[in-house]
Amino acid sequence: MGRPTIIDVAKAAGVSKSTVSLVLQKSPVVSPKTREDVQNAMAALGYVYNRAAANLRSAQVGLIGLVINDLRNPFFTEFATAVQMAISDAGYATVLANTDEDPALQARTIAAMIEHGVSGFIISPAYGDDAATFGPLERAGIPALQVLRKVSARTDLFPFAAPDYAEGGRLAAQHLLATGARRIAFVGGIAGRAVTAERMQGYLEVARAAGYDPLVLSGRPTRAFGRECAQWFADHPDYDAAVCFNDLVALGMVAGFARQDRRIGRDFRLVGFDDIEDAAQSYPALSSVQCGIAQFGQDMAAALMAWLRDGQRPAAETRTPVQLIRRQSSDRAGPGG
Amino acid sequence: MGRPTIIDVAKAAGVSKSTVSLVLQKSPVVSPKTREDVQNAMAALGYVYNRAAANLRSAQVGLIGLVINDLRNPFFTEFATAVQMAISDAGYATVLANTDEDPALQARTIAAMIEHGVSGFIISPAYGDDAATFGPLERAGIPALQVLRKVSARTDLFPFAAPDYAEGGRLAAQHLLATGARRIAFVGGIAGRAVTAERMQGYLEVARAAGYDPLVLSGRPTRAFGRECAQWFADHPDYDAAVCFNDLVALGMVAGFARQDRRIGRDFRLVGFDDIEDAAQSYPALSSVQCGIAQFGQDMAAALMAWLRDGQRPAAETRTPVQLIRRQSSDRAGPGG
DNA sequence: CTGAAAGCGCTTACAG
DNA sequence: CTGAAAGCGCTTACAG
Repeated sequence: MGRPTIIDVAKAAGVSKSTVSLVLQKSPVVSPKTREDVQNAMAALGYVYNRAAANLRSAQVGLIGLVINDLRNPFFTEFATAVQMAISDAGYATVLANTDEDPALQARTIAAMIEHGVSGFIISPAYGDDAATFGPLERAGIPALQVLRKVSARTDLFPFAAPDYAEGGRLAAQHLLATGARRIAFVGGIAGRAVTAERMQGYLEVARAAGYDPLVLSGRPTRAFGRECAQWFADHPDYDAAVCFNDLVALGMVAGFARQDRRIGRDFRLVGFDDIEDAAQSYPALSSVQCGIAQFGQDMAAALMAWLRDGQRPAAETRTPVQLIRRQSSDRAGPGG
Repeated sequence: MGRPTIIDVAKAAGVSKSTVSLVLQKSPVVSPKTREDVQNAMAALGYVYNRAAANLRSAQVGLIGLVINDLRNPFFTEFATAVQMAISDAGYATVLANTDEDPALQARTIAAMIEHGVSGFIISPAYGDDAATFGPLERAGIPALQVLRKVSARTDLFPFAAPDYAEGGRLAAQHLLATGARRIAFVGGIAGRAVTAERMQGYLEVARAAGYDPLVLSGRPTRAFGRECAQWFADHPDYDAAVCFNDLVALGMVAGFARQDRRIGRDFRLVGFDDIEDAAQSYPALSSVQCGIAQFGQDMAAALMAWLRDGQRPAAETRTPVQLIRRQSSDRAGPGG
């Protein structure tokens, strides 16, 4: 006969289904005795609340969609877990999905969430076909934040927030210059993407001001790419420093340099980006641009909650401050110094 | 007036709501002209399908709950993404949640998913109060797999599957012995947990057979703990090898050793566990016990699908094969050799 | 091929 | 404090 319903519970407890519903909602209006009878009946029957049915009548589902382009990257993992916890504290449930940088999968995922009645979205989008993703969101009129990457230009509809990448890149490049680097490269990041451009921008300014042509090694934001690049630098000793697109690339370079004679920190200075947990744990410890990603996640959750509850749509574009964390990898004295 | 419903669409298209429903279900019975009228009306009104309402009548929700104890650990991240993709290919949607090793959060998360009508679960559980988590699952009668960790003893209800950790530990310890290690330690893993015991077991056998007391440095499965332990080994040069609880600990040790005179691979041999992506990228590259976690994730997804669709409950306990991957960290010749 | 009616499991006024 | 009725947005037989 399938799962028991409130009608079954009502029969077993000898009350009406309205009364069962009131017990379910913890209404103070039900007498303790009745409440207990109903609860016993529910336990005896193995009653399971059907939230979909309840929501049908009473609007709000209390579900937030959290859609992430690459959950295997620790930067995004940390962001996602921070958001999820903040949302949980606010009394909402999170539906988390990884789109693996696939815009088609992202569009399918979001369409499914919309149909399931998700109340709001926080999206770190994959690059690619944005109409397939943001079109349905616009039509459904569901509040959605795009974070970390701006893919839809309609920030009036989909407010955008991200750390101030450009400032981070500037801090990194200037720091390397100040500690005596003569020739700096920029390593990693897919060419043509906004995030890459922003993180690179400060470096380009510094290189131009120093009077040499910038050198950019574009590539995937992975350890593997960083390792490859370390090999390249072995053959180009005129470079003595690099700003990396992210910490994964930088950590790959650390691993790659470990097999060469040149030592990171002493002979070659390196700054990463994101300040993921591993940055402080590597040897030499990696200097990095800290984006305060956990705090950023909490802020995004709070912003979406305010939008949902009080109708306060966030500003079209928000940039949050970043900070350079200096560690051994960019320290003239080098490891142990 | 809130979101348009099929009634609004029906009015706009000049048909009955049944016809709209048939169009929604792509029924071949509707004439092309009518279908087009209805679709135009839906587009004009910005109609959004309400899946919750549909499911109310027609049972299956097509949602799988994927509940993970620590999504920040790359081993679990890789597992989760593999499962999610396999489930997506099977035409189901995944609801992914991170419980951050908190059994209370896990219980709340799963209860919420049950109420939302999730059809089945794959759970890598947090240690702790299992009644709060598995009680509601049992009452609801929803198929649920526990994977990677056995927390509920009721494997008849909640089939358990994991890589053969004990065999992996044995392979690692025997490999170190065979390559000439004289005194081996076991590093990392919380004491008292089943996974720790299993991964340690082979090591204990080898140590006993070699005639020395086993040395176990228990601790959190993190890079930070591995780094600490590297310091300890600096003061205890009689040890020349270690099996680590997982790759994070081992990579922490690699970083810790990098600042000492002793070299991993040459003076000290190291084997990790899980073979996460970073293992191959570190320097020296890390030997590790490969659990084939992506394949394992696909298998778990397939097992749950078979259970849901054909009622085939998996065996109470499944162990999947593991494999030792030999790299520089346990190679006598050492890095570069 | 299309329409009128009942029902999915709840909640929500409204009586009593 | 409790019950009878209507309704949430769909699907599902069943007529026509």
